[in-house]
Amino acid sequence: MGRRRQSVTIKHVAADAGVSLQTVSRVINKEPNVRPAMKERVQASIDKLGYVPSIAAQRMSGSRSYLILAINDRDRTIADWRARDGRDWVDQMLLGGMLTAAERGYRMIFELIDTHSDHVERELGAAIAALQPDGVIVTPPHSENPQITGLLAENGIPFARIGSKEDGPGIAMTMGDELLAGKATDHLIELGHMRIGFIAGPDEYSLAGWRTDGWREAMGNAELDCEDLLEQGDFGFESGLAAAQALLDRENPPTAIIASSDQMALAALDVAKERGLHVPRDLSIVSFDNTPIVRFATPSLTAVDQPIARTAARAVELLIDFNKHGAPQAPVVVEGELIVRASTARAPTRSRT
Amino acid sequence: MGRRRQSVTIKHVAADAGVSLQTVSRVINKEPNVRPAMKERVQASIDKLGYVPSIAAQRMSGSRSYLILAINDRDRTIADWRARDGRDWVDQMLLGGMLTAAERGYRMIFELIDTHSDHVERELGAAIAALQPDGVIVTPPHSENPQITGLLAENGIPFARIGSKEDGPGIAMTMGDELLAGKATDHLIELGHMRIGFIAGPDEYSLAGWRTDGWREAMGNAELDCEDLLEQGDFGFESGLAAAQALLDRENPPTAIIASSDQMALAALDVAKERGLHVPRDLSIVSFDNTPIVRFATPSLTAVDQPIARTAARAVELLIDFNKHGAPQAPVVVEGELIVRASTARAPTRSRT
DNA sequence: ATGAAAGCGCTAACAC
DNA sequence: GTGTTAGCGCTTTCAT
Repeated sequence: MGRRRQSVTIKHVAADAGVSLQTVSRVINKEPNVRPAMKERVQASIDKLGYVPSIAAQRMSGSRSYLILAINDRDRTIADWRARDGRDWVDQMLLGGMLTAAERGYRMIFELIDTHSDHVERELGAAIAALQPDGVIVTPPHSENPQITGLLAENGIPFARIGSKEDGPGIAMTMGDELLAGKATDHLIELGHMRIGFIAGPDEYSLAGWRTDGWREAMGNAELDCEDLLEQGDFGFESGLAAAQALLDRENPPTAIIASSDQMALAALDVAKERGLHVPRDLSIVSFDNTPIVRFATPSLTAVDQPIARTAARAVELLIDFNKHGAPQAPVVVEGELIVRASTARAPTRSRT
Repeated sequence: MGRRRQSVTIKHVAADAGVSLQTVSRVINKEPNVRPAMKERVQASIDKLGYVPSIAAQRMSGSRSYLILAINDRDRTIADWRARDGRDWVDQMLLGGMLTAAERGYRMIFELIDTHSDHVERELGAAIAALQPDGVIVTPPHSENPQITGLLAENGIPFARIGSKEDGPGIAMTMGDELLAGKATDHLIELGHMRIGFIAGPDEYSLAGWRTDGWREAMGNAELDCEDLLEQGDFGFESGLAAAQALLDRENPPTAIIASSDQMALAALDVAKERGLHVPRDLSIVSFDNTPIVRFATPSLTAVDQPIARTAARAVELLIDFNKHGAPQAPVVVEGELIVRASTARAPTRSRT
């Protein structure tokens, strides 16, 4: 193995084209002040020799690293991965971001950081120092962790905060949670439901709150009461079970339930079945996230799709263009959509007391 | 943004510890010939300053890049990603490889390469030149593409060929397909099945052949006939439909079917249902791959699990240790297992003619 | 519009 | 054992 050096470097190209290194560098970086003829000659040599610049060398001399770093919460990501229940957040984020990055000559690196650890700064700091990424994408709950956003800001690294709309450094991005929760609620209202229960997510996630807000607002617009119709979970299956039980144990139970995560919706479905309630005849269910499994549930779940891939792609673009355009003024919204499947139907005509 | 230089470099550490750069370098790289006292002093400075070496600079000076490149087939990966049907190959490979790499101070980068393109060399060559990875993991069908393995070998880059057991450069790795197909077959034989159909995968994949071999051998060992019991698909759902139809149209149809992919098994399940055959009472089904959806099918499918994460992890280790230990002599087998679920049962007592 | 020189952060090779 | 020197491939100055 030994020293594996670059086989064809900028020097070879320069020699082949009979120009200086600088000129080649200028052509590579599409800089102005190169005569078209010269440019062509150099490009010909590049193609002929199959030259590709080394990103290590580029980074070394103070230019870009052409690396975008995407970080996710360590524990959650590993738990999802082990569970193997088809959650495809990582896939969607990776592919969405990667393909867009590739189009622009960038690469995306995926990394896990522990939110709760006291070593956040160490871990993230190490990744930054080692990789020197040109941009970082952070997802919940990292995107609202001031320790993380602060470190990034300090280091002057452009970053996108997915699932965060606060002011401050970094590009704030959301998937329109509030609006989507409203759409889901409206969908049920149109089907004649008046008692629409909502299973909220945990407070640590702002987006959980936005979803609840969207439901509340849509209910208000339709002059429907939210009283007794809200329960809170932690996005996980178990918590969904408890929340659904509580909702259906009410004196005047809901005829429809919106859960702020797929797992909680699946739990609600189980609870309904257990109680002999037919979905969607007796109870309609809408879920949030739209991970693959909800399509394979029986009945398949009407769900709010989170456009993770599109969001990651957009984040990559914004990050790459950051130097030119700077950060957008307002939070960037990459809007998801409501996908109607078989778990929602007209409200039952009379109450099942 | 401007020139974002490393905030704390080896120089700072050297100055702080009052030693030469080289000594610091030696400590970082755990080289011998550093007195314990010295080592401690330097390490203290490193910790104090929060120093982390820049991989770009390390790579520049001819040492390792600490990057492992994992490449997959472009079209297939994108198709899977778009389909969103819960296939988690990318997830499993990425996380499995990444976590192991991280333990050793390495990073894994995921990349897609087009197999069928004439530009394989260009694409892969570019990735190699830009990234200078210390190792590459290739998966089927790349792992059996001589253009790819040849290029890697030429460049002297250690690589692992997953799903390939031919001799030649690179580390050959399999998940024990033949043996696993045998296990699946034995499982059915133990349940009293004598007519066990097999839906093979496409010839382009050697592992498809190994699976067929394993079935054939197990059948032979039990002195069962394979005649009329083999159909071929392309791993996809549609092809599974056709194959299952053909198998069940036989004069003396099988009482069990093993499909060499989940999608084909799911297709067989659909065909069975359509014909009013109860699974597993009338027909047992075993699938290969064990992607998340098969657990959620009704009934949940007995499946051969492919340990992709473990394989990727092992590949990373072998690659990192390649310089020390070289390539293993024989193909490395990271064996999967048969996961028995609800789609297999005792053979029906009398034939359904 | 092009070229020459300096240096990025680090390690290999060689001194001592 | 430890320090010194040179140089990796590239992009910055700054000349011309």
